[in-house]
Amino acid sequence: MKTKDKIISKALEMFNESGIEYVGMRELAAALNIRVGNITYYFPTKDDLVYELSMALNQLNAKILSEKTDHSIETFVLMFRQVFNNHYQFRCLLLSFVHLMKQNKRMFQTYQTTQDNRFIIIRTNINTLIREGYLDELNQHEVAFLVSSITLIVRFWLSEAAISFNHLNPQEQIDHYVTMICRQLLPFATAKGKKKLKQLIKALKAD
Amino acid sequence: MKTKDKIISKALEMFNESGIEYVGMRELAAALNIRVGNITYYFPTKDDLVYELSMALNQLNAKILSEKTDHSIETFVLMFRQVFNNHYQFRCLLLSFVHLMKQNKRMFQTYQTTQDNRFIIIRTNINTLIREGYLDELNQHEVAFLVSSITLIVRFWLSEAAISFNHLNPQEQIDHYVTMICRQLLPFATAKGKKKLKQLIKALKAD
DNA sequence: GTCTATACAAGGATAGAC
DNA sequence: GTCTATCCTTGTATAGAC
Repeated sequence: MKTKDKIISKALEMFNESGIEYVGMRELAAALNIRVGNITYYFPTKDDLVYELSMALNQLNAKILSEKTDHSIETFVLMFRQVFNNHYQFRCLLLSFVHLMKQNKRMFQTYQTTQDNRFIIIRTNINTLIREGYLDELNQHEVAFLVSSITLIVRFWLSEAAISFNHLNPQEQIDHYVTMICRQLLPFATAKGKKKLKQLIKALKAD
Repeated sequence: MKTKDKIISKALEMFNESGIEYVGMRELAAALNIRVGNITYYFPTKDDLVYELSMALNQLNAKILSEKTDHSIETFVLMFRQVFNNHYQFRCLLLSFVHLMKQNKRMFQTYQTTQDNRFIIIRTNINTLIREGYLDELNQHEVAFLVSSITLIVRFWLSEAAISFNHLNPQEQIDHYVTMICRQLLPFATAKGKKKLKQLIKALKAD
C-alpha cells in the first residue's frame, strides 16, 4: 500500500475512534511510524486530509444513488440503510459535521452542491412514490416538510445515536433510524404503501 | 457589572458570533480589556466557562417547563417555540453540541440527567394530549418514535438551520422547526387536534 | 479576594536538507 | 519522497503584586 493510502486508512481509523479534533498529526505519524512532515507532503493541512475522507464518503453515497434500480418503496427505504452504513464507516465526519462546515470552506462548498442534489433526489423519489401508488397525493407544503424532516434524520442520526444510543450496536442504531424514516412516510402512505412499510418496519426490528 | 458577569456575557456574545472553538482566551480577555489570568481566576478552564453558559441555558429552559400552565396542544407546541428561542440565544452551545459532550464530562453528565427528564416530560405531555382528546390512542412504539423524532428536531434544528437556512432570519428559522413539530403530531391528531394544529401552522407561517 | 506577568506543553504549519 | 528543525498559536498553570 502506498504511503498516501496508508495515511488515509489510518487517519480514518483513528478519527473514528477518538474524534478528528482529538487526533494530532504527531500521533497519527507515530501510529504509522513516519514523520509529521511526511504526512504534510501528501496533505499540506489537516483539513486537506479530512477533505479527502469526505470525498471518499461522497463517492460511496453517489454509488448507491446511481445503482438504485427500481421505484419501489422498499428500495427507497433500503437506500437510506446503505447510506447510513456508509455514514457509520465515516462517522468521524458526521460527528464533527457542523464544525467542519465552518472550518473547511472547500468542504462546505462541495457539501452544498451535493446536498442540493440529494435534496432534489429525495423530493423526486417521493414524487415517484406518489406516482407509483405508495403514497397519497401530497400538497407542496407536505412534501417540503417530509423532505425536510427526512433530511434532518439523515444528517444527524449519528450525532443523536452517539449521545443517546451508544448502548446499542451499530446495526441496531442504523435500523432504528431507518425505521424512523419509514414512520415519517407511514402517515402519507396508501394501503399498498402502508402494507410494504409495515413489513419493512417489522423486518428492521427482527434483524 | 461584576467582572465574572462581564466575562460570561462577552463570552456568550463572542462564542455565538464565531463558535466556541474559534474564540481564544486571549481574544476574549482582549475584548474585555483584562488579562487572561483574570479570566482563569473565575473560570480555571475554558470548559468551566462553557459549563456555566450551559447551566444558564438549562435554567431558562427549566423555567419554561415549570411555568407551563394548561394541557392544551397550543401550549405544548408554543413551549417548543420558547425553548427554541432560548436555544438561539445560546446557539454556540447547540452548534458544538456533540463536540462538547465528548470533551466536557461534567456537561455530559448534567445533560444526561436533564435530558432523561425532558424525554419523560415530552412522553408525559403526549399521553396528556391523548387523554385531552387532541391525539388518537397510540401504541407504545408510535409514542416512542414520535418522542424520538421530536427529540431529534429539538436537539439539532439549530445545526441544520445554520447550514441550510442561514438566508432566513432567526424567527423564521424557529417557526419552520416549530411547524415541523406540529407536522409530526398532525398524523396522530383527532379532529379537534387537527383543527388546532392547522391553526398553529397557519399562525406560524403568518409571523 | 482580585488581577498581572510569565512560562510551559501541545497543536498545526512551513522551509529546507537529504 | 522523506525527514528535521523551527515557528506560531492555544489552553493551562503558577508566582506574585496590590
